[in-house]
Amino acid sequence: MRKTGDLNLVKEINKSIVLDYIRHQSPISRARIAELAGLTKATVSSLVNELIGSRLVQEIGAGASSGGRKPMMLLFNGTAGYSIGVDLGVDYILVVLTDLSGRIVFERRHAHANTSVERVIDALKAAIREAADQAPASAYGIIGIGIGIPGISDGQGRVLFAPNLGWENVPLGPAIEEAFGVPVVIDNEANAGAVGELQFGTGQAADNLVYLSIGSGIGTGIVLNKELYRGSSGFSGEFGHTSIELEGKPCRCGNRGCWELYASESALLEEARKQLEDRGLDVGRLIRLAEQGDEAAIRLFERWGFYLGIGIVNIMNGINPGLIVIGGKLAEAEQWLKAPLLAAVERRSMPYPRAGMGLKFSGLGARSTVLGACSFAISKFFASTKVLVN
Amino acid sequence: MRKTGDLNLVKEINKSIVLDYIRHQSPISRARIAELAGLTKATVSSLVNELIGSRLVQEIGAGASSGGRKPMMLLFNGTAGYSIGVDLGVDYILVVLTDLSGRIVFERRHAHANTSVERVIDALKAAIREAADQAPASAYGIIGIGIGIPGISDGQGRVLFAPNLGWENVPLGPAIEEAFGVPVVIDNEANAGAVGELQFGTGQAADNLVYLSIGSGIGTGIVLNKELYRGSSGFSGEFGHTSIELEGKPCRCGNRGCWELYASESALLEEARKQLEDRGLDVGRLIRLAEQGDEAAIRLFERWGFYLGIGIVNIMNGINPGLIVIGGKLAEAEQWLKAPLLAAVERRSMPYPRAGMGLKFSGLGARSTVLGACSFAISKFFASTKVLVN
DNA sequence: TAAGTTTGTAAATTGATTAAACAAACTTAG
DNA sequence: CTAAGTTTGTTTAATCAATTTACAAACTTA
Repeated sequence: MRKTGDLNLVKEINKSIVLDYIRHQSPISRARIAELAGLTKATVSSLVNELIGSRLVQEIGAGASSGGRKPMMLLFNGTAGYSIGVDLGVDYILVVLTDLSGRIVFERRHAHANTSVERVIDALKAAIREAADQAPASAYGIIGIGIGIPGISDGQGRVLFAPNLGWENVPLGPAIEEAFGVPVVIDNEANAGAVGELQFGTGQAADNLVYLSIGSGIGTGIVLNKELYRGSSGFSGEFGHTSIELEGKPCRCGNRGCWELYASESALLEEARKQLEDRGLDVGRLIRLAEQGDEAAIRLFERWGFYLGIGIVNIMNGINPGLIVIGGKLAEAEQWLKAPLLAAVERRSMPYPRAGMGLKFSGLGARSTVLGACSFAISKFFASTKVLVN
Repeated sequence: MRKTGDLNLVKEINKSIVLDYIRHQSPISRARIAELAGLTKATVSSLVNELIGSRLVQEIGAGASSGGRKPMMLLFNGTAGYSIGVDLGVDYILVVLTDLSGRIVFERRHAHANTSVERVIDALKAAIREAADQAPASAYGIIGIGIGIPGISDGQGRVLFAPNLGWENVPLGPAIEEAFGVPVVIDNEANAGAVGELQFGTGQAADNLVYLSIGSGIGTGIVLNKELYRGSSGFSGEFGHTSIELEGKPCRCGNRGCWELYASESALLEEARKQLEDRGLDVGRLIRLAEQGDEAAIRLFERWGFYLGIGIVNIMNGINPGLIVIGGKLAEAEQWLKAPLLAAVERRSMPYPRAGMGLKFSGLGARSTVLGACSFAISKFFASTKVLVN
């Protein structure tokens, strides 16, 4: 049964248009919204007044006149509610509390040992509880919780498969939902990162973007037409497991020559530890070596940039997103990676689509995923007609 | 200025829901539509009567009763208008005339020499004129023309770049539009093929599909959420130019080891001609050799299937469409390709997403592109509110 | 000070959906 | 063969969000 049209739908559409203008172009007046949106002043006035009634919008006083009555300026009331975002890593839990504008109010990173599913869920609950307790009093309170996981989930909050956690078929969403009594959204960590960059980071102007989460593997989050693309089986896309070497190294996924075997952080470190004969080497140390002018370290970054470039060209040619955002710990090494990466891309991509393409390092750094998780919760809050109808 | 909600929008939405039921589930009664769509009987009745008024729907008499008054069955009137689809190849022009249901009424394949842009456009006009003259009298006449081209176009009907035709910046759409006075849609041949399969072929049940057009190169058309994905610069995606061999053969696109250098028809023929020492060899001949049990020919197909499989696994892992449709001349070789292809896919893909994936050879064969082109024209006709409002 | 602008609200109108009622057409149980 | 119940499709009145038109208030500018 497809969604049919009725007066409620009309109002919902228009109210969300009006709210979007106030969210993204504030301070703004009723008259200006009417002009921009193509609605009449009367309609906008009525909808704005309802939004004020539901505490999502505030009047902040008169603005400058342009030759007539002064406009009453409107502001989105970000503090009408709070959202909790969680980035569940293999050995850490990063939690933030944000208001409805995505402004971070509280942030905490916990270590976790991943001894059992129950322990992790308990740790998650404690971390979420701590964040929730920091939320100031507000009209709607905690409106939802978003969680980014290193694995895949179905649409109902169940973690289907998270190899690096050793999880299979864990009903994480329902567990958290039951504990806190608010809607919970679970999605892949790279998907969350992509949405984080779209809403609050480097990708705010983009329609289509691919977010690369580079760590022990390479995860990809794909946003098309401003919407997260989740793929047909919830398994939205893993460019990390596309082969760039026909008969390359075998990968645990069954394929050979997967991109992440060459361009992930783990791949870099493995090679670096071998070459530099240092078994405890990490990326920070490698960066310091490069800064000191160590030739071998610099060559390693150059090689890594090259491998990254290969896969990025494949993504550019394959789905031509307007923007590719490189995220994760990698952003720290931007200085050493950028030049060889751009060189590889330049050398191997077609001039035409490249011209319209952006390639940027994440501005949100390690926060892309948590902020994306918050955005899931906030979007769900606004989508649940609760606020927008009546 | 975003599209706002008003009464027209509501009606447009509901009318198109009703029309879709009649198009895809006919014969169907008003009462049944109301039940399925979640609209009231009164609303459906009113909308259906307007659709009958605009000649898009017909009553075909009473159906079987289920214990009450007999329902009046409704049928989509496919012959209320006709659409022309064109597949412009490097050396041929394939034209079809279809009714609004996509039923082919007339079809003709012409050869063309590609001596100059003007000559080709003249040949196109003549071919279209011939098809248009075959259209029976109807309520709306020729409602539009769709053209699939071996290149990329902007949204305004301009051919930006078609290397194999030697075209750059040709205003094909406006030229045809001026000559025939109906809307013209131009898009890439693989994009058209993808839409053809979605609307009339193997992909009718799919939400997401990738269509592979395998010829001298490999073109890909991507459909996501039932909509053609056009990419950020109109350059919607060319998986043919993703590298599957890091330091493989150089490609004219600037990259190395592009998939189409291994898995295109040209790549097969090049290798086959070398191995079999037959410079005039074509695919038909190779198939016949394989049918006669020629070991070398069979091995060539096996190798080709393997290369195809590599790229298909990359697409599966990269964007996880629900369905991949293999199209073009290739379908003829299905018998020899299928086994090695499936073996490669089976061996190298992850069990989880593979389970939900379909991999099929085109049912429309060489007609995917023309029918997709027709579908462009038909969709544009229905989208132009002309029919749906008032 | 008067004229013109701009903002935001109010009142009347429009039009599509819905809910409720109903007539017509049909099946089925007795 | 009749009466009761079902199903279909239309009619009528009510609802409600947007629009159109009008207008008062607040402001700038000549």
